[in-house]
Amino acid sequence: MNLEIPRTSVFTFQSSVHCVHVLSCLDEQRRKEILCDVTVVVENKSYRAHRSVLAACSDYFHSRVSGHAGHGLVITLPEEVTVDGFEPLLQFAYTAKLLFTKENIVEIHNCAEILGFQNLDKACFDFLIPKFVDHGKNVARIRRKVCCKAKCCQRRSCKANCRSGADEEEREEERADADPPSAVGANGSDGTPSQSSAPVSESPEAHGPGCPEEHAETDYSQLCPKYRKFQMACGKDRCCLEDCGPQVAAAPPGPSGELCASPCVPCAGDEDNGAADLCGANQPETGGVPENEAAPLAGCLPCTPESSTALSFLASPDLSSGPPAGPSSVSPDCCPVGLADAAVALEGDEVLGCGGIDGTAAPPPGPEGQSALGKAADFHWLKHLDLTASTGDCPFLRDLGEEVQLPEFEGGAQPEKSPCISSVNSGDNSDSDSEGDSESYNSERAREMQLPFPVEKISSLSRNDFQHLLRLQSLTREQLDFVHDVRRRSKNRVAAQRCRKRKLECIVGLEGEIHKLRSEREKLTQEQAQLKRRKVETLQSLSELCHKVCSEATLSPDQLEFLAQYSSPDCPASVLMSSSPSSALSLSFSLTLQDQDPASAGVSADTSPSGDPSPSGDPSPSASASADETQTTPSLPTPPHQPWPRPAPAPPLHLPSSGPPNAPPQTRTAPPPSLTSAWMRVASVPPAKRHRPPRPSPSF
DNA sequence: TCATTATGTCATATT
DNA sequence: AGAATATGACATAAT
Repeated sequence: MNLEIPRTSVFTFQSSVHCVHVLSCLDEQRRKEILCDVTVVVENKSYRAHRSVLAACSDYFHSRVSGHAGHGLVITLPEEVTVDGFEPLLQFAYTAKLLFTKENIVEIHNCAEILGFQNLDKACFDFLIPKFVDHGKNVARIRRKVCCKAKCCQRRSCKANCRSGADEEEREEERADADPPSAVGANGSDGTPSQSSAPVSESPEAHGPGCPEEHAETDYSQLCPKYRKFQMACGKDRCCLEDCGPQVAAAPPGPSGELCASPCVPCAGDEDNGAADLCGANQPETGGVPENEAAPLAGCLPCTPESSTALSFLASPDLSSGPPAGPSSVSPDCCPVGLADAAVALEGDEVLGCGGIDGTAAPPPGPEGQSALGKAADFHWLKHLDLTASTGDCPFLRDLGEEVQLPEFEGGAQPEKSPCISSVNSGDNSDSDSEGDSESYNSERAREMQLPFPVEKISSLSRNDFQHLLRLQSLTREQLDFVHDVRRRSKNRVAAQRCRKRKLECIVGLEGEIHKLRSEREKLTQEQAQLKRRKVETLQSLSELCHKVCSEATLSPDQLEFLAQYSSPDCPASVLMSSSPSSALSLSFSLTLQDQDPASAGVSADTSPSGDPSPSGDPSPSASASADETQTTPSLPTPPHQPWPRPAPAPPLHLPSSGPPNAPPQTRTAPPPSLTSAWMRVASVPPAKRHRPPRPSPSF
């Protein structure tokens, strides 16, 4: 079990999906420096952030920002705090994820201590540090655990998944035969992992994108090349759920661990909920995976393209909410405590083995290794933590609902069934009974047929081994049929389990996608509404401005004409002159002016566009785009010898064809009456005489 | 008693 | 061509 420690690990400290989502949004704002109200200076670098977020996570920041108002707060951190240590913490504050490496974990820890990241300190470092520093290799066991979708897990899936790893189980069984019964009993019942149990989590897993927090890509297609339909339906990213496993599979309550003790759990990765990963206690049940189990495990390693692993804890909500309550901010009845305890327990008592800290498990190349850790199974190690809080007190456990039942017994002396098929749930023998019946039926049949080898080998052996076995044994036709039938059904059973698991994951992934898209839609809708509001406001102000100009100016027709010559197509006056009918701007003017002079409504007149070369003012559709452009980039060129405000040209006026080159060739067919009247009031110039100076108008 | 769920098995297609 | 695998469909048992 010399698995390497993941180069980079992620400690996910989440209180809920929603929380993480909020944090994610905050982090985005931080990166964009939106609403940032504090600047943190570390060494020679500065970081913009939100004081409330920092204060919520750090005692230090809480004390520093308290009593400070305004947005100009600059906090210079002590020199002991380094960039290397601070950046991950800052990221953690915003994402609840702590990205660390073996190299910088200590630095992060130091900074966390200085800055008073209590939650992190208690729930993470207390057990991570020792793992890295003293038992580095054990850290490798830290595996990502799955998100809070534990509820999605189906209790019974564990059994299925456990059985899905029948091959390994059966191998284990074989080994178990050689192992002292006590070993099996001890591990199996109390979920006490042995050293060798570590394997379970030793393979670092990639975090599938399916997980909100994790985005490591998993090329599912490589893992399951044949799984194309779901790939099509779910998409690559979703398929990664396989890895991050909001796993569907949940172990039934009780010492189900035994069945899940598959050494490939790491790969199976499936499941993993909650602290489950943390525990891994289930693995060991088989009395520890013998060293020779390393092979299958090693086979699973490739499943983890990325070296990062994550530890996910259901944490106290205070992470993102209020300021820390100090060292004791982690209330005793909150998960963190339990987790901290768990960490300690894991560290101090190898039996609890962290091997279970698994989570992401990419489907192994040959999915055989898949085994699911059920929710309850995953947590039954908690029993050993001697938590003062009951499951009802701990949100962490409470969330699991009644599905989570700590094992009733420690000894877990399994019934007559073989370890492989022993009941996962002491309280539910029905399933095991049926399965046991099936198994026993096969065994019985095998006996009747005088099969020269254990029936378990039929499905547990690899293809080559199996064929080799058949070659060595001269079986009768009947025996061969039986053997192949058993093997086929066994394989198909496992395949069906995988298939269903993927289906569920696909569903979960699609649900996540839906949620994501809905959020996106909501965001865009809000953005759209905001833009519309701003547009209206801009039009309003522009309208008011033009109206003011029109009403205050008392210019002669000559002056108007003169002004028109120098009016920019972008300026409000020009817009008025063009009086584009279809433009929102014109409509806005119309509304504004109409309100002021209702009587003038209906006094319509064809208004030639500002750039209309035709004196007759041939109607032409106006380009709303130009109007939009006008409103967004209004320019008010000051004509020589004529101060602003200048009167806008009257709608009926027909400007000369020598319009501005860049003036849109818009001719309104139905100019806003109010605008027209207003325009005429201000500039009573015969339409035919309105001329616009030659202007560069590409729209011509 | 009925609906739902979980699981195993078979048939078939695909790799 | 045969084995392994994926998956739809169905049956069965449990809830």
